[in-house]
Amino acid sequence: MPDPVKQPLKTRQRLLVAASRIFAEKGYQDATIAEICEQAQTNIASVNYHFHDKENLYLEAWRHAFQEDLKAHPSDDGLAADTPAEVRLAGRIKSLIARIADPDSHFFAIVHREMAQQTSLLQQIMAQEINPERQALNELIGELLGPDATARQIQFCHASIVGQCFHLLTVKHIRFNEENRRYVMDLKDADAFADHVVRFSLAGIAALRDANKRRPQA
Amino acid sequence: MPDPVKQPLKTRQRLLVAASRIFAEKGYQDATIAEICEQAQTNIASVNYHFHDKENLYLEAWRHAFQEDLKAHPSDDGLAADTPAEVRLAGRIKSLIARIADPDSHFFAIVHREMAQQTSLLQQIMAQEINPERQALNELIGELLGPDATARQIQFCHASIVGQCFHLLTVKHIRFNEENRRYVMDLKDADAFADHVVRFSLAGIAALRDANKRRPQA
DNA sequence: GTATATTTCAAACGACCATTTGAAATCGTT
DNA sequence: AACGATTTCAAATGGTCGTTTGAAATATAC
Repeated sequence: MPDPVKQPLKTRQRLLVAASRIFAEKGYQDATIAEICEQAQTNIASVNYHFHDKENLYLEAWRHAFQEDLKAHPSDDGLAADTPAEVRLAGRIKSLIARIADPDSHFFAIVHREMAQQTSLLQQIMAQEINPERQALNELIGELLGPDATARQIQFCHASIVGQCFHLLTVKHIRFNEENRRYVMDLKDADAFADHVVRFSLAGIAALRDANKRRPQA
Repeated sequence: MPDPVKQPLKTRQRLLVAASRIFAEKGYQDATIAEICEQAQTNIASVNYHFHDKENLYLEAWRHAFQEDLKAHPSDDGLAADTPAEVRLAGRIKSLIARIADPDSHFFAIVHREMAQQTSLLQQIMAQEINPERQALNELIGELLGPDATARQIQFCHASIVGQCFHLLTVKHIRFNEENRRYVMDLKDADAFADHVVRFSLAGIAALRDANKRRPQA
């Protein structure tokens, strides 16, 4: 029996790692099996052997990324129920941003790409996987908005928060240079940005709640 | 001389229209020349004849979309300088969201896709084209944040606002169905959402400004 | 140690698609 | 009407890339 310690990683595993990285980087079409296999240091035929075809490798890589990301950045569901809603919202936002900003986390990069696609390979699965998180966030928002909140207000606030977080994905790769100044949203800034999003969003929600109180059913 | 009225649209023009639509829908790789030409009701060779190759057609279609979108939704730069900053910000946000939400506006759909790409065909041109808008928005934000605002605060608020707006792009195509309820951000809601983004963002900015006043150079 | 199953690999295959070609059709001008 | 220029088109070409194949290598079991 070969020493399982000496062998760094099984081929199947190496393929998953390489695939999730490259699919996140280039998208389904632009990523070539040749490139993935080169990164994984294996032959192109191994994709067929271990995953049947490219599409299946894509799905498995996406699942793999989902699990790895959660392992690296567990969502802070462990908070006591009596924790103030503001704190719980902050926890959720920070966890989300951590998973988005970490260059080694690929799940949301793939999700982001898929969401832009009209006909997406992952759409049904994605909805199932992400809905619980969405639901929880919506309940928190409803709690913060108060009893007069309408469903649409909750929906809009959700979009506001998630939109801010996801924007990191698009901004990660971009470098604007105006004259000699550079606009760089560095990844080290992710934490600071998360704090900002928390404050910004809590203020936005509070304003809506106050307006509701002044004239309910707005 | 043929009656230019009877002839609906020149081939070159039809190609631009079809291309910007399909490129926005599927991205550069997934869009095939065959499909574009079918939509434009012309032969595939006409792409070579009118645009040399696919990449050039892509660039021209993108430019075309930019102009068309601005024609349909002029950015409200015409506001008097003494208009309150809040109103000017609202104008900018609404114009941006209109261009993003309109299903016949394709410029930002293409931009969005390109931003997600690590190595992008449009990156340099895009920066030039978009920087002015970014600059103007940043100045408005700085004005609203007050004299104690740091560059980073402005940067973060910019990201918050643009992030909210761009989120519409990803949400346009998505249909979540939990049980039998559907989560649909309909395009008719775009206006309402724009109003929401304005209120939400003004509240966020105001909160930061007040905090700065309380303890400057935070 | 031998046999069976699993995994790897180089090479070939085939589909898809951007691009080219050269001829036909159409247009613009005189 | 006739000529040259522009535009269209069907078909061919060539490259990329996902997939397959069958044999070699390696691991596993007896």
